[in-house]
Amino acid sequence: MNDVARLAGVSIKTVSRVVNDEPGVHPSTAERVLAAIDQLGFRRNLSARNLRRGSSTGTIGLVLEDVGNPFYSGVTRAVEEIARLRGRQVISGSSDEDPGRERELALEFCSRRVDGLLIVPAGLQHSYLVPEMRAGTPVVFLDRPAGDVVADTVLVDNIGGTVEAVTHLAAHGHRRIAFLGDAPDIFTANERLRGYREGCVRAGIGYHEELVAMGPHDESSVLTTLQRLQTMREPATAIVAGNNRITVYILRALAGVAERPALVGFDDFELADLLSPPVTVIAHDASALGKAATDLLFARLDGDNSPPRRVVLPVRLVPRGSGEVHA
Amino acid sequence: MNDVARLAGVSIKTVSRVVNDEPGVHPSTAERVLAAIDQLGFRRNLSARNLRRGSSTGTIGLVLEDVGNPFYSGVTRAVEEIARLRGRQVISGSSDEDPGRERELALEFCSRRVDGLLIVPAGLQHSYLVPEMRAGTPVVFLDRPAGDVVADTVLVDNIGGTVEAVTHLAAHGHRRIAFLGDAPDIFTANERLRGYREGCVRAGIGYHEELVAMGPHDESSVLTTLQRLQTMREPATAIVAGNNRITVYILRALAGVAERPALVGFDDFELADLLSPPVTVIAHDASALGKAATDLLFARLDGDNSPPRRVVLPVRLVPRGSGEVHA
DNA sequence: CCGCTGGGGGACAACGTTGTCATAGTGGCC
DNA sequence: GGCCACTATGACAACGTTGTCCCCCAGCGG
Repeated sequence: MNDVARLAGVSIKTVSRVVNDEPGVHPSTAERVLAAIDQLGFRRNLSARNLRRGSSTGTIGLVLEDVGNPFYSGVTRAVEEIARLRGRQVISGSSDEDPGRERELALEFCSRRVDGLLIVPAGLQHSYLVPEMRAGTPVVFLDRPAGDVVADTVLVDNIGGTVEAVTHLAAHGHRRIAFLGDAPDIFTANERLRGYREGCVRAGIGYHEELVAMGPHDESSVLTTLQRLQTMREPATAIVAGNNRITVYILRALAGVAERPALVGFDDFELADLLSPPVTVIAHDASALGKAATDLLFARLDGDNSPPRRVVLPVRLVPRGSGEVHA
Repeated sequence: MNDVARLAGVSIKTVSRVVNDEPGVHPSTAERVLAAIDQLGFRRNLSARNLRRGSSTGTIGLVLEDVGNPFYSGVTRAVEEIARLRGRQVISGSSDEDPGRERELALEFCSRRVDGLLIVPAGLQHSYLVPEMRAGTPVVFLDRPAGDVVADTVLVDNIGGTVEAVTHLAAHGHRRIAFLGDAPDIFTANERLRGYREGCVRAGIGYHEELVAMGPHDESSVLTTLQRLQTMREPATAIVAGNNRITVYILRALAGVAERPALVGFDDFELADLLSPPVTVIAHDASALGKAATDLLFARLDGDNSPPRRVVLPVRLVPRGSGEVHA
């Protein structure tokens, strides 16, 4: 800006006026300034501007588990969309389920003075955010709740979803329904397990420990588990998969197998309807989750001071075939 | 920092020293300062720091078409990964194929003084970036080349890929091979069309306009096109799909159809191997693309001044079944 | 001719940091 | 005791902006 001012033969304040379309600059002067700006390729430094004006940085921070996962990239897309409507940029990072990394990212974003923070928690401790929250930075947790702070949270109905899955399978005559879930220290995995258990009890088929296999899972652990489930005294005739990755592992393991158990997966995924048989899922909308969380964040930014809210989004069972196999 | 200094009874410079682990502060003083920092929840303002030090902002900008698309979210993930290793945050945004939006995002990122820019071009004009590039901001284009500037670019071998697809189908006896591509003003779509044409010529089956349908496509346009292709005098017996979305549209349109044409899709996608028949694709690696581009960007940041490079990443045909149907 | 008005423009401080340099005190050595 | 070296600390400017306040001067009315 200094250089522009020198080249145009005016003070930097006048350049500032031109750049900001402020009134009170003679057209001929403005023209000289614009020419200088063009010639020098000047671009206003937003950081300096925000610093001086004490205004918001126009950014929001997004910490999620893995942008590469279609579920989270759907969330990201929705967040971006709304942020854009409100004139904000999104800075994002993946924690890979590492609490340390989550914290590092969140605090880094705070150092950059983001206007707000959206976090898919990896860990259970979030008191590190208390100073920021007290300082007025709104924080919304999504997909999973915060560990040890009370804050806005947007979840999906994990328990209701698995209850429904089990109920659905039981209605088709299954009494030996297995559950393959993610690592039990992950909130959603644990909730879904609870839903599974409740569903079993409600259906009157009882909860049997030997039908449950919590993760972390990979392709081979799923394969082993399935073998165990099918060779036990009373084999499982149906499976509830705890998330989209596990569903896919199961599908791979079952590829080419003649006698397939019924299957209901948590999380919808592309092409589920084109497989044979098409896969019945508990669907919930990544973009709805992102939207709800971002809306909440902006409500806070708009001055909403009401007590922290917990929003639970509904899920719905989408019957496609794999879950409608009779026992 | 001012408040911290006041509370600790020292000058702000001393606080700065403590925050930056600079030597020459008495342990007892440092302790007082740390206590004050803790009590006030102070967090250093990175913008101000970077402004003062004239150092990099530690961010890189990523403009892509749509984070929600698994291909681009794979790219994003790879970019993030490498940026992280080099201590940078990623700011990203989706252009939705809108050149105006692409420009807006890129310039916004420049205003934020990103250290470098990664762009999946939506438009054909990128001279708006010339001032930035001259000012030393490295820019790498990925997936598609820049319109009217010479710059680093990382592409995949679109032509080679479709040539291979056609050759593969012709080797299985097909002589009526159709091509469904994206809108022809999209670079990759156009290249793939060229590859298709060249493949036809090389295979000695000739290029026939009526077998080509360029987009933009949606589910219904694909359906109509397929009907046309199958009811013409000499029906198409094989199809090359120009990208992953189109492949999926075709799969949906063909669901339940008995007499299926052979199919090779450009872009691999999850579960392609579990469909029946499994889908033969031209695969290329999103994360390799992201990694190559980011590596190139960092090489520039490390001072590499060699002339702009154009990297073309290989693709490979993955036969799975849908492309090995004999005519 | 004087004073007032208002448009056009500039000087300066400040945002939150950090780099540079100065200074006060302390202890050791001749 | 005087001087030096060294440690601990602070004052101040500057990064690139913008908000505040002030000034100059032309034009106009009396």
